[in-house]
Parts: sequence; structure tokens; C-alpha cells
Amino acid sequence: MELDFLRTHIHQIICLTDEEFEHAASFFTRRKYKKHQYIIQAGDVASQEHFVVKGIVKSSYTDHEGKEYILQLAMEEWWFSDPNAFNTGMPATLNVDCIEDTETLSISFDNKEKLCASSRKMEYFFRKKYTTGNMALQKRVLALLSNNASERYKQWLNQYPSLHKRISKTLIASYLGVTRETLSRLSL
Amino acid sequence: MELDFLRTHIHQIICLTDEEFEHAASFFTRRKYKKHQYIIQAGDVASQEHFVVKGIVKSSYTDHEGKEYILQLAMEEWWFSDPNAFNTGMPATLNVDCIEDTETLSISFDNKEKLCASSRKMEYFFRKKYTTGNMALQKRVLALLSNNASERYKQWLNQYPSLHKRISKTLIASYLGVTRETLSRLSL
DNA sequence: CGCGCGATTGAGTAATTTCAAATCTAGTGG
DNA sequence: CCACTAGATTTGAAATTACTCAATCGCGCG
Repeated sequence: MELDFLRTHIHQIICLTDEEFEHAASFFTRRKYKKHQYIIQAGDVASQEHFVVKGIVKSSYTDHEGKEYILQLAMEEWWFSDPNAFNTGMPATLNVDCIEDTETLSISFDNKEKLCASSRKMEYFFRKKYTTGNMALQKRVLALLSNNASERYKQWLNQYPSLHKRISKTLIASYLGVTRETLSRLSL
Repeated sequence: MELDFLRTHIHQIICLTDEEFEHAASFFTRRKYKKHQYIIQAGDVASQEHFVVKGIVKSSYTDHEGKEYILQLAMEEWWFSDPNAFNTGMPATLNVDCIEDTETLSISFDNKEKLCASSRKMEYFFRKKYTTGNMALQKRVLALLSNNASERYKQWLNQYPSLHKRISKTLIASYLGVTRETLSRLSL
């Protein structure tokens, strides 16, 4: 069941009793989205943080010229949101839509705060989640600063071997910050 | 005093009593470094997280060709470490050294965990700190993906107006991911 | 069969880097 | 106060990388 998947995920970091997990789970809602459906749209409020149970979503920013830049490609066991919108209550600037049919367990900002306030372990869990998120983001900044297109692509293939079968090269290019034509020309 | 500065900083997010703050403060050690001195060196363990009381440090990665890429320029009221080394115990891959004489309040990984375990409010504080850190990192990723050199420089000047007087353009260039020659040629 | 979409290829252009040299500037010692 | 030096910044010209726009290819599916 979907909740088991969340439970396994949480248990990689903390150990919850059945009651503790059920308490935590009660703050989440289960959601289903179809391929190409939007989960978050720029301009809307984005008060939910989502845990991917099944599927893949892409989180992206579209600039004034209509060019799209992908911030995250989130598959099973990843969390996503528009962090700025989620944490500040401001309108979303990102779009999130589904690359495959997707199921999530989602939690509102208020519920997340209530959950953290009521469960020491879950606050610890989310703190640790953010530290790993920080490490990943910093790694990506470093890659963008120091690696050329070919090296970034190689590193990406290494880091996410299971993703590249499920995602078009056009999207990978947009994640890496190059055009699809350039990605296509890379010799590796 | 240095601790007052930390206290003010913490109070932007949570409210601590005198005793609570003194308890928290007891986990930190005060440190002084001179300009050009290393605080963290690649290869060493980096078990401390640092809060800047005074001064500026740069956190950077040096690749096999000797090129340096700046991950962070941390001034007063910023936190820095080698996040990967700090959280995993692995040897540091980053160098951190002082651009000015610098004073920090520093906390070890173990002490940070003890502090969080003993103080609900401080665990909340660090969780919130990481969420804002995530937002900032994501903003930087987006800037690297979507903006050219000139736009990144403009955005940086806007975002950190007080920093550019204290930092050489060579370092700013390295932070922005361009050569100093390119930065020098930008018309803005 | 033919449409539609993603991937590739080609040619010209724009942005950035590289390497080298010239210029500027702040601090030091005479 | 001035000359001098080290470091930072700027400028120049050629080379490289990546982008743009356009055309072609490949393939699954109705």
C-alpha cells in the first residue's frame, strides 16, 4: 500500500512505532494525477509538499521567452514542492507536472508544522531530509559551475541511472542547462 | 558580545528564554581566524559548522586543473561548513578560508545533535534554517540554468549589495561561474 | 501508409574562454 | 612626498563551446 512505501522511506532515518506512524500518516492525503496533469501551476498557491509514491514529475521554471528550465525530476521516494511558495505562502513561480501517471502522499504546510510540533521524531526526520537536500543542491551548483555539458551529462547518467530510461533527452537537456541539440551532439 | 549576535540571529526565528539560550550557547566555541587562514581544508575532517560573527569566508572547490569554484561567500550572520563532510564524517572536499579576519561561533556535529535532542526550539530553528538554505540554493541553480553572465552579475549585485564592496571581482566571477575577464567585460 | 514526436544533423552566429599584454591601484620603504 | 612593487582589473585577439534556426531522420501507432 502507498503508506507502507512512505513508512519504509521514513524508517531509513528514524524508527517509528505503529501508533507514531499512523499519527504521522494521518496528516497526509493521497492523490492521483495523470500524465501531463499539473500538480502546481505558477501563480497559484502551492501549500502542499508531495512525496512521490509512484510516477515522475518535473518541476520547472518558464521564463518570459517561454524557455523552460527544469529544477527537479522527482521519481518514487522523492519529495517535491515549490519550496519558496510552500514556505512563504507566496504564489508559486514554478510549474510541476507529471511525466507519468503519478501518485503522491501530500501534506499541507500547516499540517507539516503540526506534525513536527507533535512528533519529535518527525521534526528530526524533516531536518535530516533537508540536510540531504542541501547536499544534493550544492552538488548540482558545483556541477553547473565547474563542468561542461558533456561532464554534466555523464555525471547525471551516473547519478540517476534508473531515470534516463523513463525521461526524454529533451527534458534531461533542460535539467542540465543545455539545449537538446547540444546534448544530442555530445560524444561522452 | 559575540553571543548577543548569535542570540539576535536565533531570535529572528524562535524565542528563547535566557536559560534556554545559555544552554544552547554552551555547545558553541568561539574562534578567531586571520585573513587568508584556512578554516577547512580539503582532505581533513570538517566536523564543525560555523556561524560568522565577524568577517567573510569563502567556501570553494578546486578541481584537478587548479581552477577554483566558489560555492559560498559567507559574511556576518551566515552559516557555513562543508555540508557533505559535516553530515557524513567523510573528509572535506571543499576549502574554506578567510577573506577578512574572521570570528565564528562553531558547533561540532555531535554537539549540534545533542543540542537538537535537548532543545525542541533549537531543532525547529535548524530545520527552518535549512529550508531557507534550500530556497537560496534553488534560486542559485535557477540563475545558473537560465541567466547569462550579465544577468547573473546584476542579480548578485542586487541580492548582496553589501558584499561587493568587500570582495574582489575575481572572487565574484568565480562565484558566478565566469572568468574574471568576462566579468570585467560585462556592460550591465 | 502516413502522421506526429523525439532525436539528430548541418551551417552560421553568439557568448564565453584562453592566453597575453597593458593598465590601474593601494600599500611600502626611502 | 615620491618611486616602486604586488595584486587586481582591464583590454585585445584568437579559439572554443554552446546556441539558433532549419532540415532530416527514425520509429511507434492509428
